[in-house]
Amino acid sequence: MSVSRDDWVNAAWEALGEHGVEGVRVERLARGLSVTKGSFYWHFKNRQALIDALLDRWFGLREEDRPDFIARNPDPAERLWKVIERGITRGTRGQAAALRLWAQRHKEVAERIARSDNYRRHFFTEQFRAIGFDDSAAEMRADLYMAAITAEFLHSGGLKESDRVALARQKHDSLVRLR
Amino acid sequence: MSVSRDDWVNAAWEALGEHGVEGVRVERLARGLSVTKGSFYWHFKNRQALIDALLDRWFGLREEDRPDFIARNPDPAERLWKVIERGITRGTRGQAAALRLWAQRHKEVAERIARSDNYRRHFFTEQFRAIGFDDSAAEMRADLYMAAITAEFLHSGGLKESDRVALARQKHDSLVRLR
DNA sequence: GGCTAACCATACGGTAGCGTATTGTCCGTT
DNA sequence: AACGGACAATACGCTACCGTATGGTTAGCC
Repeated sequence: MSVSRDDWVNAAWEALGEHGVEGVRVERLARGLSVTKGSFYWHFKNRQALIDALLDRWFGLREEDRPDFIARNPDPAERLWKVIERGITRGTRGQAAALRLWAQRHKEVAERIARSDNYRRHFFTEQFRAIGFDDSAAEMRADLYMAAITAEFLHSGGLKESDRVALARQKHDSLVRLR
Repeated sequence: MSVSRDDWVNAAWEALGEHGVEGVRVERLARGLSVTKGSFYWHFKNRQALIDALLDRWFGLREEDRPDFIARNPDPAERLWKVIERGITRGTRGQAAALRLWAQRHKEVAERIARSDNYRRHFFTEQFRAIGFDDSAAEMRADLYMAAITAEFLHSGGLKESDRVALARQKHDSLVRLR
């Protein structure tokens, strides 16, 4: 059974979501993959290279960056909804928490998160403007929308995914409709 | 220089916010306290006992549980504000992220967080009702308020604390005033 | 001075982890 | 059949860490 570089990244991704960066350990992953670290050091220079791959994966996940996202979702309100819905159903809550913790002591991670958050906030603001809110109302709603999606990432209650989607939809409706 | 049990918990608290639970390590803390683990195993049975102390500390931190909180804050809107403001100025973002990550794989932690969150949501709902919203509007606003405070805990941008307080105040005002 | 409790240092055995160096096993190509 | 490249196992040295066992220091009390 041959293990690919991607298999290693996938395993590390799981470990990241369960234990955080410090829990991404070469030999532990090797045991999980039923292989020895001989394989790992064939595919990666060292542990840091694997960690870097995780960072890249995280920041390549944004729904609104996918090709044709705008074209496939002509309604600005539904664009907002698609983003938050994907955030819920993607199953990356552990990773999100791990990232935020990581950012506490790693400046590069913090900056990448900040850039990504700002971009997303800007995107949200534009959708609210397209819906018809004036600048300041759009900004405020985008802020609240950001909070909703960030909080959802971090939620740890025992709700089923479908319930979380329904609750998110309520918040979505509130923010889109409230005057 | 004698090191108290509390000194150990404080050091562990810092480590928790920087590296997560898995980063709370006896010998590392000992070095930070300029002491050896001989001291640690005098004050604690083992590492787990220290971890437990951290959990207890976290869940004893809620502003709205402090004695006379209601009496000291007669206005329900200001009660809401006090909670979120304390959340920001308390400087426990790293610990919050660590907790949420921890909860991903530790059911007891997840349940305690869920209980705490539900209680807080309930508290928020009551304040919005006291302000004058009907039941369903109060619930929805409480949900958004929860999201705002949770997201604030997890924010990692480089903003100054005073700026974050100002931004939070805007969200607060929106949620209290919007119809 | 002698006793005790509180507190800490030291030394030890054991595990887990990183990274390297070396060797082994396939499998496709020639 | 021989070879080379892709991939994995093994073995090694080193460090960090947990927990225990035991001994040392100091302060206060009698």
